[in-house]
Amino acid sequence: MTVTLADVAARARVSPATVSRVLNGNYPVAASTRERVLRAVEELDYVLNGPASSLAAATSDLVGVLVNDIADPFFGIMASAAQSAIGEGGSGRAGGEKLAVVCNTGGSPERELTYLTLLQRQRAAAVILMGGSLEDPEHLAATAAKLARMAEAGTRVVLCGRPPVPGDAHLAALVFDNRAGGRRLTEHLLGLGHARIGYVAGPADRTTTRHRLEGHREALAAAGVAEGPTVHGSYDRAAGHAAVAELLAREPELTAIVAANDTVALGVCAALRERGLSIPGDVSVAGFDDLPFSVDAVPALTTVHLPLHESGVRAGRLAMGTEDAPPTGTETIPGALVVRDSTGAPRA
Amino acid sequence: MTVTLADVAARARVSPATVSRVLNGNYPVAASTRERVLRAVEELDYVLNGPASSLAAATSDLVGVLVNDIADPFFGIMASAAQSAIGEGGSGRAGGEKLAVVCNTGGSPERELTYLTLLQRQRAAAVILMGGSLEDPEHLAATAAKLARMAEAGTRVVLCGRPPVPGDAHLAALVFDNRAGGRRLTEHLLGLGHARIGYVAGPADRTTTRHRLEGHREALAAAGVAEGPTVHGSYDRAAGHAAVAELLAREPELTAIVAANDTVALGVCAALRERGLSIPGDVSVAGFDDLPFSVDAVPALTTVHLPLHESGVRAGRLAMGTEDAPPTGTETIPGALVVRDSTGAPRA
DNA sequence: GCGACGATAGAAAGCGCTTTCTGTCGCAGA
DNA sequence: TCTGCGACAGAAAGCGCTTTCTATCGTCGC
Repeated sequence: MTVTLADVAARARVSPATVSRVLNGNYPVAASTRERVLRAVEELDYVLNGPASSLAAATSDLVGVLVNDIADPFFGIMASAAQSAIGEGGSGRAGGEKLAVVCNTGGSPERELTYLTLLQRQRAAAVILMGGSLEDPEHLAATAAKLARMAEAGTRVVLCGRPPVPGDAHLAALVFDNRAGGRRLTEHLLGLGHARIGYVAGPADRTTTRHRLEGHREALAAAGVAEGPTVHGSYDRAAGHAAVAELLAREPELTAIVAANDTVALGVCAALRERGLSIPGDVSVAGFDDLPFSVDAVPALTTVHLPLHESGVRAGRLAMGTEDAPPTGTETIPGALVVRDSTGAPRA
Repeated sequence: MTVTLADVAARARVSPATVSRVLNGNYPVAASTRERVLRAVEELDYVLNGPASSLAAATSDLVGVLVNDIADPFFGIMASAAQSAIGEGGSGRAGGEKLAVVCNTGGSPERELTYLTLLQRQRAAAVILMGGSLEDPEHLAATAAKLARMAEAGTRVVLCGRPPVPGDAHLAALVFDNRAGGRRLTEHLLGLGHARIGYVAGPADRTTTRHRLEGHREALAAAGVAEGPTVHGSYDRAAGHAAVAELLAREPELTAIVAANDTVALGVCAALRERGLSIPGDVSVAGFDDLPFSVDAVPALTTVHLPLHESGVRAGRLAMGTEDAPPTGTETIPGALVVRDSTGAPRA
């Protein structure tokens, strides 16, 4: 039926062992023999049986990349970068590259766990978890335990944009300094003279949401400015759009709005415009992440630039073992304030 | 070392065969036995060995989703939709769901083939190819041959947003009517009175690019209007931004620009603004796809709406076998013209 | 009360590869 | 000329699961 390694061996008049060695290239094989085998592979159009190979070798070429929302460019960019780093990373076993696969958890803890189990089943070579996680203690513990078990079984685990919890402490982690970014953004607004600042936060109980919000509050506290209204929502445009009405209802004198991220900021801008408010004339708006479209937005978005691509690449390299993990395990990646046109001094 | 099925069997005082049957739930097992086994699984924290399972059963739970650019929401939305349909689709073998994994080809034919081989190695249950392909005859033939072989080996193959080539004729395919969409868009512009229309196309030799462009030309021809300048580039914002200068150089009297897609359109708008041209006052701009950000763009983009989410879901169901393939194999999905603020009548 | 049948469960033969353990052969060194 | 070693290749033992083929047992029909 299907062509097996034994068929190739027969055709090349060598033993299956030799064929395997040629294919995996990790054992000396005479050039002439190698060529004979390769020719047979070619002629028979042989494709290695992955499961059989993984079973015998007790590892696979799979690298899992878990993201919260694949339709969000924030994750798309990081995942894409990681995937290219993994591909470039040279050959895995079986003469091939690693198969980087991205799994969309939709931010659901259950799906995250399901995917981890599936990857564990497949004896994945590595797994990268991207993006903040839910801060539910039970979930965190379950995930940490599973990751620990996978790591123990030889799977390399990398966190990217996700802070390690105590149980994860030994894993390689790249974390964005969301708190400092949030602080800087608000300081910028404060510096312009804003004193009534609304905040559209992401889903409560998410690490990213909390850190950004904390940074915001730190800046406010340091400046002795009272906190404005805050509303929580998802990380999409609709959330930003919907939040404006509530923010304005709670604080009609608002002169600035900080959004959970750039996508949310876009929704905020749209809602503001619908109400006839100009940006930044009437209300300044700031985002976070600096996604590709942010520079083209009208007005161009003031935001915090995160090196998404670079981080994704590094995560990929860490997963491949091409790059050493940061000494302490965790590395904090700073964001850079990017001031554009969507923020300005409040009207006197 | 690791817990195996035999360990579970020993603990539950049954044979390995019974444990397997409990886990796969496709054979009658007495309730009491089943429960004993399940308890042992629980206590031992057993995780099925995927490769071993796939090897013995000759199939796996993997479903591959190939996309051209994972960082592009166009693909993100479809992939996400497909993935959820696949997840919802109930249990695969081994009491688990299918593992939908998305693979980023970056539009490269080589990587596409590499991923297909890897998926073939893994004996994937299904594979979905999303997005247009390169129109290189050699590549097309190689891909078609590989897909045919995979289909023959039991892998379900689905095309989504990608026209089947002769060799693919038997595969289930969902294809967007890019030609009609392109035609309608240009008809809209023509109807407004535009007669000098520039076109920013995607990469040449891509099916999507060609079909959209052909639709554009059809409309022009039908109206007896001369074709304006066309420039080719990638499907990103930078391409749109860069194209404007050339378009304007070749036809200074331009009153409208059609972009390859919404992302490109955004770049076009930005470049136009930088030159002090107003939209649609000086130049009308139209996109394609209707991505989420398009409605928030300023001005809101006139575009062709493609049911990305719905198509992704259907592709997922086709891959799961939950939904029947269209009778002829290929189904054409129409796009809907959405007129917003970025197009208007040209200045007299 | 006997043979038969349905419901369960076990035995065992692989699935297709990797890899350790053994050779075999040719040649350098003594 | 003989020993020893390096280079290469084969034999064979699994890897951990699925599944067919069998065996057992309680029960039902007559």
